[in-house]
Amino acid sequence: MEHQFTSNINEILKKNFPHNYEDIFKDSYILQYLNVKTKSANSGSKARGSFANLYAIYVLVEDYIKQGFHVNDGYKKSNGSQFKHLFNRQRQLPFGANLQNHALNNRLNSEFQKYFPIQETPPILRVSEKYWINEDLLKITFSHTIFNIAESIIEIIDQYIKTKSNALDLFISTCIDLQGIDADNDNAVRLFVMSQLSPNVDARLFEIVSYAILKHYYIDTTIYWGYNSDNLNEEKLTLYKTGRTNANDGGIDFVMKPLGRFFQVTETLDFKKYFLDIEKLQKYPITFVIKSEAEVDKLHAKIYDDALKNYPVEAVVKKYMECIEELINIPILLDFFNKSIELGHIRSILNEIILQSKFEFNYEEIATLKDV
DNA sequence: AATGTTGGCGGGAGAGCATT
DNA sequence: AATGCTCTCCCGCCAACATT
Repeated sequence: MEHQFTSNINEILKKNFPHNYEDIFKDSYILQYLNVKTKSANSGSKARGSFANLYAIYVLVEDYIKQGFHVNDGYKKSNGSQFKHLFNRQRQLPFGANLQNHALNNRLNSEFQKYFPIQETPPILRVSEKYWINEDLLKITFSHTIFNIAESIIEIIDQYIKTKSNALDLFISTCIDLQGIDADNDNAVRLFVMSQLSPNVDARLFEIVSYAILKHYYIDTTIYWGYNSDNLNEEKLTLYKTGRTNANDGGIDFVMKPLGRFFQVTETLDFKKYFLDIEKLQKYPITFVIKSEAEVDKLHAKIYDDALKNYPVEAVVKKYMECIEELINIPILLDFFNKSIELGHIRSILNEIILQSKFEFNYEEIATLKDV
């Protein structure tokens, strides 16, 4: 099996075993397994990373190297590694904070067995609380020489972690680069922000960029309100982001003061989840920001048809549609963005994107873990 | 549209240990 | 002796995404 990350694996092997790297790969079940498990390197940022099983190998091999067994004999007679230590270590690794015990206890071994039924000894050996990596899998004998691939394994998984982090890192570092460029080069900023407004962009990034644009679009509108007509308050329309995208399941994404409008960013047109109990309640009107380039009329029609399917009663469908205060698609966002640029907001929009991204993705944390 | 894969949650069971 | 706590191990369920 060949995929995008395979070339990274080959390069690392070539560097460590310049003359035999092809044969070593062919003879090593672990390397072939790593190749299979790193397939998601070229998928989108939401794709599962398979970190659990990779990290089970990682923490065991890391401990193996730490004890010097990649250059010394005696591993099989050693004490191996302590469960607790391995478990905690995998949780320290990037993306590993919530990993369970599955991989160490059972899932890696059973999956390995599935891929390589001929290999009768599993990769992880254990005797109550003590764990060993199957050392035979780390030593590849070729033309009377033993090659230990322990360090290569660590390098490959490290490289994989970097690749998986890159999508976000790249986004944030591009933002910061743009922050530093000359004021007369606003066009680069404009192009970058526009490139984030497309249907295949990560949903969280789309939400952040949408927020930055809408916030700066509305800020120039002033509202006059009061309890009697002689005494009016003057207030600018302000958009608030109500929390982290990820921690906001089912919640409302943005709220506008003082009008109290609710905004919900969504990729799909399946709004059922927002209107489930529409028959019982008069729902609060919501403005939908939709990650789609389809025309607003078409989006409306689609929602109407879906509503008809779910609620054959016309009065209910009508109520359903009344809940939709406004639909904002990608072309509208682009239009708002261009108007904000004319009013000189482009730099504040970029700064807002950086601020929200750092918050959303725990950027400082990612940066420190990257070098582990 | 149906099926497969992966990660995360939670619970049960049993062992070992400490406390009452 | 009874009770409770923590750790280890295993299992099933489910949501989210990928693959077919």
